[in-house]
Amino acid sequence: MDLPVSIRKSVYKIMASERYNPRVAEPKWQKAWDEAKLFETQNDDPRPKYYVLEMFPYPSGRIHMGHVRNYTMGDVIARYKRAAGFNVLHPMGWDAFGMPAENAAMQNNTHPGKWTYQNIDTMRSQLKSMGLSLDWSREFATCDVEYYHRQQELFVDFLEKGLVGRKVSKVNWDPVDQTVLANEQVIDGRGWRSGALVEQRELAQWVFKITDYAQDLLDSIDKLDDWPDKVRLMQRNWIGRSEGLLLRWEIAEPEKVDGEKLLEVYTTRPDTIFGASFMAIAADHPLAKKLSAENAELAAFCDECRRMGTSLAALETAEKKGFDTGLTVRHPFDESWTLPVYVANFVLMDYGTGAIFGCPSGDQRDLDFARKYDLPVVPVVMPKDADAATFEIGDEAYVDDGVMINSRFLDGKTPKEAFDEVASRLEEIQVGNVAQGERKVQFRLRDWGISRQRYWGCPIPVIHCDDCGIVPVPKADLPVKLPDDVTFDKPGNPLDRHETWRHVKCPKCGGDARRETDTMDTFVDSSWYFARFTAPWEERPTDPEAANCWLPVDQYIGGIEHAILHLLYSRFFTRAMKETGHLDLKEPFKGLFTQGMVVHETYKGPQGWVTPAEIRIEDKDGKRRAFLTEDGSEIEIGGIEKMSKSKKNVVDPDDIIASYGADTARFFMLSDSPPERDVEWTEAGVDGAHRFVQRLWRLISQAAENLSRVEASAGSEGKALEISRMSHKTLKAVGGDLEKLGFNKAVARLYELVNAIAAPLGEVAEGKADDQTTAALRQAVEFLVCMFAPMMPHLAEECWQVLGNTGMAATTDWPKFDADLVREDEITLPVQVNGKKRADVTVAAGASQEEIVAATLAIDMVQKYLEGREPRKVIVVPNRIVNIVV
RNA sequence: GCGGGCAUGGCGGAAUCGGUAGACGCAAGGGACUUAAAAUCCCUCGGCCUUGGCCAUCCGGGUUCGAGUCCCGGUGCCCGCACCA
Repeated sequence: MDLPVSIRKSVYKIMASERYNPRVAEPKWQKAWDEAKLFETQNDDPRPKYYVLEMFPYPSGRIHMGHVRNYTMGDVIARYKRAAGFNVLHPMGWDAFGMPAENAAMQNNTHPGKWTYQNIDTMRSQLKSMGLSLDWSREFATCDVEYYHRQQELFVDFLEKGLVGRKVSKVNWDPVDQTVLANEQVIDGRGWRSGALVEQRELAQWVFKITDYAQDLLDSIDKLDDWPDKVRLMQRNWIGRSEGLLLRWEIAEPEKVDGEKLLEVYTTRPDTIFGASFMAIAADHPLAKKLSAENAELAAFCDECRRMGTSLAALETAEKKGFDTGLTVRHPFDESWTLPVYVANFVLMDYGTGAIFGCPSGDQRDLDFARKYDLPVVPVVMPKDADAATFEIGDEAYVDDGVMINSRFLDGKTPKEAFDEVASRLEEIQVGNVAQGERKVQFRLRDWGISRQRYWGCPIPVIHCDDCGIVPVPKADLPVKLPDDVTFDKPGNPLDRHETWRHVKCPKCGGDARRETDTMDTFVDSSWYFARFTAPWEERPTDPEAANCWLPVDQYIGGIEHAILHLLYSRFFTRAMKETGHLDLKEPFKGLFTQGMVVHETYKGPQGWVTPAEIRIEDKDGKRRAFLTEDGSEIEIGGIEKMSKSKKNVVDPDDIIASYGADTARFFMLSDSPPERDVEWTEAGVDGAHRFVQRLWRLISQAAENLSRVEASAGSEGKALEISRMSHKTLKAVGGDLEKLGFNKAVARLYELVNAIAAPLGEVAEGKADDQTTAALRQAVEFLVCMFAPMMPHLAEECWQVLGNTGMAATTDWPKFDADLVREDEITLPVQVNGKKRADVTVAAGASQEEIVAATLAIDMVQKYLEGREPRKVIVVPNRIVNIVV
């Protein structure tokens, strides 16, 4: 039999009698839910709404354990919220455009669409086997014409509102693949696929004007209370706001640069203006280009700088280099003071103005540069308690707060005061027809370039006409469909070489025109899918009423890798869709949760990495060793790493579901590790989860026979009361844990409840229990099933049925705990003497301070530690502790 | 370089507001049942002395009646951004 080890094991397990058999039960219940349309959500349902969403998958081929973890968490929340009385929207779709489909098309000579939809079919059935409570009636793929049609409408609306622009910008161009590469795809200056030397090309790109919203996107982060602080911080830093001054320096020799009179720089430290000793401009700065025309040496230097720009890694160690252009500028506060202008390799053209003034004493880069080219280093800020006469700058620039020195009218001020003083004065000075200084807020955030020279993406619905310029495709002519008859035998964009597709008539003048052949970045597709789910049938991007009702997404769950781009783009899109009337809110995701990765041990044999299925682990007296199952040879156990094909440390969810069932896989994903941290997948762990599944089944199915329905009468006591207290307390705690996504804690409480009721259940079976106890146990068992139902829904149905209930666990309300039973009437407090625990004291719940003190002092152990002395102080913290100080 | 996070038994982790450190699980060891195995059940399980203590939450200080939790200083790991003016 050629089955994986795990399956062979399970066959044996499942044949054992009286065991819960997920292979029969799981498909049965999945079918039952499906036929009852339990999870198809209606928009007109009057109950309060709850929208839970997991980041939709890219249809790469098969689901992996990361998906299992992500979708399990979302499903627990969806099922819990449904039980708690909410109208829950829990949809699923496919982020289906993208490069892998084109790569597959090239390799296998298939159409990207065919490959993609096949993958979707496979993955859909895999997800269905997990028993997720998804509304499949709202499913769509972003490559569906119905979806990208609406996306094109959005684009046209954005264009009309001025939210889309054209921008000529430098891109990484791979001359072999004939495509633009993202920075991440350039490795050591070469294309990641072709290996060709990447060129910098100026290309007209479509951009979304996300920078228009920079301030708003930044401000609103403060209100995203249910987002992880980490993500909020990352977004703040990415937007990167800084306050500074545009400073216009007068060029002393305008004749050298075609009469150009001013050099504009951006600075956040105008206070250090008297420490300035040089100007530095980027190699691509207009002045550098003008000067290069006359100076071959300078031109060569600029070329070198540009080449450097491509390899990001080189920047880390790159030396600060400059080239003196011979040009000089005048100091704004001193006509006679001129400063040299350098081209420098560390100045970026696309931040600020592409030019800086260097103040070596206050900036480490500037200091390095000044030392190298022997430029003056004048300290202008010193620590508050330093002596101005002796304060000097060595190898390190002084960047902290302090007091101004060597700065004429600024001396003695703080840098903050000096900033304002310089800004105010320069705003008053006119050079030509502009002020010499202008306060300006600068953002690090760039506009979002969305043009991709690819086939498998949403076509940009625009036509280029020689006479009319850029003409949007009229909405009546949408969608611009991707042509199916394309070839992938040559590099480059198949849309460019298609015989007919790109040739169209101009919608305005009717003359010959060209279709835009760029397609949209796939991040566009995922920037509004959450809104589309609220009314995917609508023949416009959204039904605003439905969108406004369902949004924001109450709980969004996904990987931290999307902390910046996807989430920021979605926040921008929501604003842009508000601007164009498609919905009416700014923030799409109320709650965000970023789950950890699934990691696994690695195994390395003489022939390289080995999969977990090929080995067997021996654990003797705490010493773990791994052996190949094939020939028994010992192999090395490597580190614990993220599951990846390259390290072969992957476990296929299909195998696990086939051998243990979906409930076991789901439960293991929720146990032990907190959801935000990485979880290590181990066979021992899965076995443990599976044992609990079987234990629950045994406990409940056997107990069901004995737990006749007995009405609990009031005033139960003894064991019955104890059991009731335990089950109600657990109910309260688990509800609280699930609200906070504390799945691992909820799981621990379920174990505690099971441990607590196991023995009494045994007594019922032996006929030893009274009616009160039987009733309490019956309730405890039903609570238990309700509590694990969101986690292990199939097992819950099976148990619910065996307990003799009609209806399904999936439609049963979350039980309500009895506040009286949760409240203690006696409490046991730890007693400390001088901060060390020495005894316990049990008092009535309502006991006064005095009563507690009296009861505590009456304890023998306490008296022993007092040794006859009077306590100096007795601290009673209600419901917490008693501490006696002697 | 800048910014942020984390550190608790053999392991994953609990400990809600500064109040009994180690819940719960895994692994391990011992036992019961069994012809045997699996499954199941019971016991032990931070360290050191022994029936009650002492030491223990990365290291060193501090605040406090009381610190895993707060403050200062250090060490180690992880993450994000990175020549951002």
